[in-house]
Amino acid sequence: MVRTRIPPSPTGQDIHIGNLYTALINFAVAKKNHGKFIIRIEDTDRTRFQEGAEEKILSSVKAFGLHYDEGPDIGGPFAPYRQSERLPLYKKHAEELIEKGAAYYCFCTKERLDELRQQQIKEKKTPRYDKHCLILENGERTRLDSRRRVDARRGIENGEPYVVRLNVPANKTITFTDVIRGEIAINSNDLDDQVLLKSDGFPTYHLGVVVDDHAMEITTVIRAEEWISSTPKHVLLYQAFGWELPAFAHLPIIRNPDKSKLSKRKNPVWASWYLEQGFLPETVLNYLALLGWSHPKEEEIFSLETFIDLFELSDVKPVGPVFDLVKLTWMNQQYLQNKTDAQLKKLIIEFSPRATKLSEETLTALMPLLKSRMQTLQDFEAQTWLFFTNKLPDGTDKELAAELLEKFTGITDWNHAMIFAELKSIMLARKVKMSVFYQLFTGEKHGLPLPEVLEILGKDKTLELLKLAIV
RNA sequence: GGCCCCAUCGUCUAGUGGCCUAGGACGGCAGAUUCUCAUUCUGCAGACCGGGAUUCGACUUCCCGUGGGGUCACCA
Repeated sequence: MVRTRIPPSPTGQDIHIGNLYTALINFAVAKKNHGKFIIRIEDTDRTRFQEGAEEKILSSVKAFGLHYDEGPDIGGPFAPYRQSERLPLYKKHAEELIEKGAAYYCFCTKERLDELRQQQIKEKKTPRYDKHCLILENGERTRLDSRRRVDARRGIENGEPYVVRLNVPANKTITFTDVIRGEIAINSNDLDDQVLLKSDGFPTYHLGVVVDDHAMEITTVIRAEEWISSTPKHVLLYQAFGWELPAFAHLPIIRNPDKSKLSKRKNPVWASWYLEQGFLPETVLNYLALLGWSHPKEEEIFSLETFIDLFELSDVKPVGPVFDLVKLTWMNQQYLQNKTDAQLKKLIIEFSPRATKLSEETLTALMPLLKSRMQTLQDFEAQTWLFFTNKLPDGTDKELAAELLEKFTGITDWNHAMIFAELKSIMLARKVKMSVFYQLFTGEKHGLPLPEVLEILGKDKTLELLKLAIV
């Protein structure tokens, strides 16, 4: 049984679009293999914790249609799915590591650590913990004198703050296979003695993720590329526990146009932002699917089901793609265009409650006009401005308005053909272009087809607007 | 800087030694359709980072550069 997961941290205002991408791939891999997709909240950083973030993340994931099988709000066979509720588990495992000599207690103060780091930076060395507190529980000692070892034991008994660090062995080659990149090897000398358990009793990501992925029987760890460099530490932990390694796949990081990691300074990063802007969830997912992967027949528009069907994790390209809002917009327009009138109407009403101020009939008549002219749902209000106003835009050409009033008054059969005929006659007589009428009615040089719009607006309302514009 | 990952049009990508005169999509430009705009359609411009090696033959394999990215926290 394939089991995948995403471990979001409730530290932002929503799920990051990059994490949504990771979620999509995790979801696809799980579904493709008839497995389970899980959400586990990694709320171990109480200083960055944000109230309400978890709810927001969960609701966003749902809004995009990535239904999870197990999670903090719905439970599951491995509950709880929130790390803050699993603290004893991490402590127990940290102690197990200490017994095995794979980890050790550390009482170093922040001051000493800072000093050490400054010194190393000054010497142009990579900042790294110096194993100052390393004492092996089995009685072996390293370079510590026995007095300090006794102090350490006493410190724990006295309730002094401590952390548990990973005891990285010297000069060992650590290897793991990445589904996307193949074999990756690193020398243990380049690894730091990472803190595993913090002084507040919470685990760091490294301990938490390994313990939980194993406990929750995760088979495939799919996460962003930025985790590659810490994977060897995780491998060390799996080995120390004697656990089987899951499959690893590190997805490319989505980039800003300047190629740096996608950041909120340079790009909209919160998933719900895209929804608020009037992008459809399926558009966003479709667009994301095309980052690092392509349809076998080079198709651009396809459903989530198709994606799941065709997707192969090993086909993902390891190159970090730039997020292109322009292409996303084009894609959204395609999706909107492919909707039926009824579907589009429903989407518009959900997005712009204000639309319900218009009659059902008006709304229905507007759909064919709108369909090819909307890039996002947000365009509805701008395009239909005329239907919500009581007065024409400022700077009206009064003379033109008067002429229109006169001609329109004479129309008995109010329909777009008749309306256009009158517009046409004015255009010929005055030697003006269609754009002057758009200017008059909307303040813009162009918009929804005017004759059709006026027909839908109705003769009474049209004449009323013109009259008001003249006085 | 150390370590790790990566490298095809501006962007997303196809390409797994000969099918490549390097294909598609977005965007750009030009044109057709059209009562504005949009849609739709047609066409044009536009890329294999550099150097070696392997091979009869490299976009495709290997090495070295160069460039970009990631990571070096009691954050994830």
